[in-house]
Amino acid sequence: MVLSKACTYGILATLYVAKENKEFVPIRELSDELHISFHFLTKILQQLTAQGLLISLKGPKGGVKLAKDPATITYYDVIRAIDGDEVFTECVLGLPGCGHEAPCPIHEFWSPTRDLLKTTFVSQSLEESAYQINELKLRLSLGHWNLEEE
Amino acid sequence: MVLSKACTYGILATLYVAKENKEFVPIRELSDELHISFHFLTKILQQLTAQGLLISLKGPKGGVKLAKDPATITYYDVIRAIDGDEVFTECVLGLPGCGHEAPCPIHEFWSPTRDLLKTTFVSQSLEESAYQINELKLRLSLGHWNLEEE
DNA sequence: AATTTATCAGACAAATTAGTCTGATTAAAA
DNA sequence: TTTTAATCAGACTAATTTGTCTGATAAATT
Ligand code: SF4
Ligand code: SF4
Repeated sequence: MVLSKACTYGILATLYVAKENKEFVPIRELSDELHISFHFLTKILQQLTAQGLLISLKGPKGGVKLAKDPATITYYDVIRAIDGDEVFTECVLGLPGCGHEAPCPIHEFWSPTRDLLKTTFVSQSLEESAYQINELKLRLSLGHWNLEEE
Repeated sequence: MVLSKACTYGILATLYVAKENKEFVPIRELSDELHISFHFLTKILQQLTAQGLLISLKGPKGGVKLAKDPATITYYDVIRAIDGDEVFTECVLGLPGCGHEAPCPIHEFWSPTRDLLKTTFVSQSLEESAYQINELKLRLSLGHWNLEEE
């Protein structure tokens, strides 16, 4: 598993917020639509607000919204806020004291892949995905396809 | 974390066995040299023998050895034997019922990366790494560099 | 001001992963 | 044939991640 569950939930939620493009989406709406546990999602989003990616408001009409223009927020930003950047920096073999001075046998063929992993997430903004979701009606939900209404 | 700890330990151990190139390396030697818990490593290697990647022998002069020519064993084989192939097939967002018919907004930019991830591990054999370890004296151990003897 | 609706804070529980331990089994060597 | 050195099998513990719950707090509406 590349990303933790908390992290994927965080991405799904920020994508939803980005595509809705309205002020303060309540977490309840997010958890309902995305089929994610409300309380768990709440904790995750609290991390994102603490990291400055989201702004939250209590009370009626409250919820969360993006702190910045979605065009300036990348997947990498969200991932780093929740999982840290270990995925993009650590050795796939978890060897300590890694570096070019004392490379492990994996380094040579792993580091290009690791770099692409980072590039992939750095180069995609929430806005781009949000646009695609709206235009192409792409799905954005856990919960099984076709099993429920709609 | 891309690979589980069990998986990275399994890779380290098979690399060690491949580079030693002698009959039946005892697990104790592996756990000592690689600084991995003996009992934990034992369980992991049992999986690998069950999957047919290793052959084991009990008793004195016993241990494990590769079941095939290391040139024909890839990282992918070891990973699949321990972690399964979910890393290479699953969605990074863990959405269910994935596929080209109902792609999620991640698919388009994630799938090339996921493919490289697979290609990376498929295209590297244990023999190649073992060769590099021996020739370039690359390190292959948890346990901190320079802190202990040698 | 009171009520309602939302996040926030943090304790708690469940599930998964990581790691430990003991004894049984097998094979080589003495 | 006895001892010794190894894996095998499986129960057990610890740590981490995931998920649940309750109450406090804040803002908007009435
Ligand atoms: S040298 Fe490369 S592959 Fe090896 S531990 Fe460091 S980052 Fe990882
Ligand atoms: S369409 Fe692609 S990115 Fe989306 S869930 Fe399936 S594999 Fe994952």
